[in-house]
Amino acid sequence: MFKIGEFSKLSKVSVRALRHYDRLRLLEPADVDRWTGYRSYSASQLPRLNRIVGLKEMGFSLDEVAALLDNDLTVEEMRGMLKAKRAELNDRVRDEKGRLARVEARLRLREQEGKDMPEEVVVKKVKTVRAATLRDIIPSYPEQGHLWEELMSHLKSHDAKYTGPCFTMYHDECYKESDVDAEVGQPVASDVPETDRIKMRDVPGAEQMACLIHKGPYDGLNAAYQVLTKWIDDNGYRIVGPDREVYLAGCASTDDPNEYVTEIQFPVEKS
Amino acid sequence: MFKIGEFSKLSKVSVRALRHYDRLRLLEPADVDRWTGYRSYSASQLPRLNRIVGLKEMGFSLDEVAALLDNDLTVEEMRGMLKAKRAELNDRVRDEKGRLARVEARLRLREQEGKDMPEEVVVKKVKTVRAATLRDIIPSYPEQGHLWEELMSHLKSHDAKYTGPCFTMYHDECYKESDVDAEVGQPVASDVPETDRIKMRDVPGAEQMACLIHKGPYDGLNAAYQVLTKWIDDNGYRIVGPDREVYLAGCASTDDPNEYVTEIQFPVEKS
DNA sequence: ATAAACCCTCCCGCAAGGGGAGAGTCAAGG
DNA sequence: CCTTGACTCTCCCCTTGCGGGAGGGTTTAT
Repeated sequence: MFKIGEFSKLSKVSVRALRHYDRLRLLEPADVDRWTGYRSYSASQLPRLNRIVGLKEMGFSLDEVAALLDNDLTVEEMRGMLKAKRAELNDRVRDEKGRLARVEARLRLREQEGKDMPEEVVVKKVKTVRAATLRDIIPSYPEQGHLWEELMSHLKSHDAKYTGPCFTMYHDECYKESDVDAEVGQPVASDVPETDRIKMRDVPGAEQMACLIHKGPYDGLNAAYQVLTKWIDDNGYRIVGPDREVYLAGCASTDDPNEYVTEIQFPVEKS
Repeated sequence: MFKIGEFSKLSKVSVRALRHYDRLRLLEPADVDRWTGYRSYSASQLPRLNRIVGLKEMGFSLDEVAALLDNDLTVEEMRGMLKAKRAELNDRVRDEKGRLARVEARLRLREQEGKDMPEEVVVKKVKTVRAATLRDIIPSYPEQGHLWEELMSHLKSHDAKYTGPCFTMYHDECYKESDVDAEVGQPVASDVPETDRIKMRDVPGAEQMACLIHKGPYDGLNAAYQVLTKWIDDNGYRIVGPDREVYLAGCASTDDPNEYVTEIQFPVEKS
């Protein structure tokens, strides 16, 4: 029989951890002195403790370890838990590798460009949204003002309530200098009457949307697009649908173009 | 200006997280109503929030994110933090892969053997220890009784205090059926006089010692050795020195050989 | 006017122990 | 016999990044 300190030295498990396992009823001392509360462990408890340590190092939580040790489960259940843990560990490895890829992409970008790059890409989920939209071919990207006027005057005349920022989707498969297939939209609380040009529709969301916020006048958007598409490539994603610009702060909320805030969104998947 | 709920929807960051970042002074609202305490965020705060999210997804803690955002550090410092994080992530990937390897080795073992295998291998650090030892060539593994008698009678006659369990080291490079080079030892509190056969020495520890506890009579040790050496191989380790048996509970503490507890230790390195 | 939907500030919980306070125990040396 | 130092005990707070909920105020739409 060993005192807790001796047992700790034998097993290389800290005294605190041993007391912790005692409280969790994971490894209770062979004997506890009624008067002093001193714990006594026997050498024959070392196998159990080693099992605990081994399972813990495989990534099992103490709760799982308790389940594995106490409920005498069948070989099949054991296999099941091992396989589940394997799947979990595979996921974790993938996640860590993803983080690593992000850090490395950032380092590479820093070496190539040498500049500070205050812009950040995030991948997030975007929900489907009900919006009034107007789709048309426009001569070039910046020339969408008349579409907005047409859409907004229609909405205003029907007293629509906005439920989110307005946006433009670009439906062309690839970059075009002219004859751009653009769709401007404004999420609304309830449907407004349609016209031959303005339609109500559910603009589909995406599980993974790579997003980049751009602050400043719209002539800086081109650079932002390049940063974002390069990021998507560098981080092992692939564009799987039409992109959109979301006007988080535009001419409706500020007069100073330097204060414009626009988010570029590309639906992506890991490739 | 957006209320916290709207800002949460725009950024896909939970209201609770936003409040959390506020308290950590990581992202304070553009304005807080003096009377109601309501937070107001502006669209131009989205880039900062996105930077927070992006850095967090690279694995930085919120403290580190704060450091990266607020102390306007030089490009060199930035590179340094990125490289440090890369190293950390590499370590984590390695660790997770190690866990995965353990789980898979266990699954494989389960399929091959089909039995329950209550024995657990752990890798731990073992310290150098001052001990009285006696080294000799013995005819076979089990025949070390006379060495123990010689050593123990010497120690007893000098009234030595034991500071740990006794052990045997096996110095042969490989397995031998006969003429085994064995060294029996007992850690003591202070040196005892040496003889021509009994010496005081520092028995070296090891950073990584693969250990397996065996409970029961000594004739079961062979099977334990096989389990342990197979584990060492399966988990990508390599034996780098002489192994030892540590007698945690032997004939001195119990009369029943079924209660004997012995630990087999092999110094190893990752290969 | 009132109900639904937001918003606020505490406070507790999580995993696996670490750190430390305050107090009791044990073994050896003088 | 007494003291001293090394152990041991329990209890409580701390860590990360929020989530859940209580209890109460505000806005907004009907």
